Amino acid sequence: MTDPVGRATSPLGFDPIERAGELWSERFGRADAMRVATSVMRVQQLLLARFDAALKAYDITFARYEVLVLLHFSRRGSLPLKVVGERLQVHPTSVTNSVARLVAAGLITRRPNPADGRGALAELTAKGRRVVRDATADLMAADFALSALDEAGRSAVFAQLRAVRQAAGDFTG
Amino acid sequence: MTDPVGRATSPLGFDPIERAGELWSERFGRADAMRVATSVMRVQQLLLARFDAALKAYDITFARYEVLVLLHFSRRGSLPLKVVGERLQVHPTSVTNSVARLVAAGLITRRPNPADGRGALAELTAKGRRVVRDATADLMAADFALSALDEAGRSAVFAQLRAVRQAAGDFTG
DNA sequence: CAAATTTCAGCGCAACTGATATCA
DNA sequence: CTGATATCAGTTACGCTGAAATTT
Repeated sequence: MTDPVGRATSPLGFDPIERAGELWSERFGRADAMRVATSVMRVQQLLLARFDAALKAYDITFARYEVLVLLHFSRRGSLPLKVVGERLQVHPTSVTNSVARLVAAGLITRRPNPADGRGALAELTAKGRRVVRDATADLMAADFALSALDEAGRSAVFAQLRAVRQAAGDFTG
Repeated sequence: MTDPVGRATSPLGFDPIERAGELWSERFGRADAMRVATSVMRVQQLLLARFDAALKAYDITFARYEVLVLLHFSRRGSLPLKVVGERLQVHPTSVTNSVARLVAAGLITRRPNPADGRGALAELTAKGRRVVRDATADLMAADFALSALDEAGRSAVFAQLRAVRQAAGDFTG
C-alpha cells in the first residue's frame, strides 16, 4: 500500500538521496550534480501530488489550473491557444486537450480568434474565475507545500533554478 | 513544431516565471512560494527531457536508469523489488512494470527471493552493468544539465530541497 | 488467522509523432 | 506557394485503484 505521493507507507529512516550520493562518490565520482538533479525530480513529484490533491476539490489537475491562472492574468480573460502553449511551455496537442477538458467542465469557453482565422481563443467563464480564485487561495494557504523554506531559501532556490532554465534556453534574458 | 522539451521553437524574450510572479503579486499577493514551485516543475521537465534524450542511446528511460543504478550499488547486484520501490519512491506496480521492461531488454533478470517466497529479486546482467556504467559516464559528461550551477549553488539547492523533502515526510532524519 | 509481497486489469493524465484542415 | 495554427488518431510512459494469488 502506498500514499498518493508514491511512497511506502512508512518513511525511510535516512535520506535516500544522501545515501545514493555516498555510494555514487565511491563508484562513479563527484555526486553533486546527481544529487541536485535527483532532488529536483523528487520534489517535483511531492509538490505535484500535493497540488493535485488540493485541486481535486475543484476537479482540475495542476496543468489545467495553470491554464486558468494564465487566462486570469490576461487583460480580457482570453488568450490564443498558441500563447497558452508558449507561456506554459506545453505541447500544442496538450493545450488542445487541456482546453477541451476545461470547456467540458464549464470553466472556459473557446471561440475563433477574430484577429486570426487560423487560431482559437480560450476565455474564462464566471465559474472559471471563481475556481481560479478559490483554488489559488487554497494553494497559498498551504504555502505551496514549501513552508520548510524561509525567505532567503526561496530566493536562493529561485535564482539558482532560474540560471538552469536560462542555460537550457528556456528564455533569453 | 516543438522540441522535445515541450517548448516553442523560439525561446521567449523574458522569463515567464518572473513575469507570472509580477502579475501574481498584483492579483493574489506574495509570489515567492509560487515562483519556487513553478521553477521546480519547469526544471524537472527540462532535466528529464535532457536525460531521456541522453539515455535514448541505451533504449532506457530515466526511471529505468535509476533502477539500474540502484542495483549497481547493491552488494550482489540484486535487490528485492520491494526495496527498489522504497528507495526510488515509486509505486509497486511501477516497479513491476519497470522490471519487466528491463528484463525484456536483457539488462536484468528476475528470480524468486530465496529468503522470502512472496518476493522477487531483480539482478543486473553483464549487459545491464555495461549500460549503467556507459550511461552514467554520458550523464556525468553532460554534468546532469546543471553546468549553470557552481558548487555553492548546488549545495544550497540540495540543502533547501532536502528540507522540503523532509518536511513532506519523505524520510525521518 | 492477519499481514506482506507482487501481479494483473483497467483507468487517467500528459507528452509525443504524423497527418490533416484551415488560414495568413 | 509557404508557413503558422490547431485538431485528430494513435502510441507510450507512468501513477493510481481495486482485486487477487501466494507466502509469512
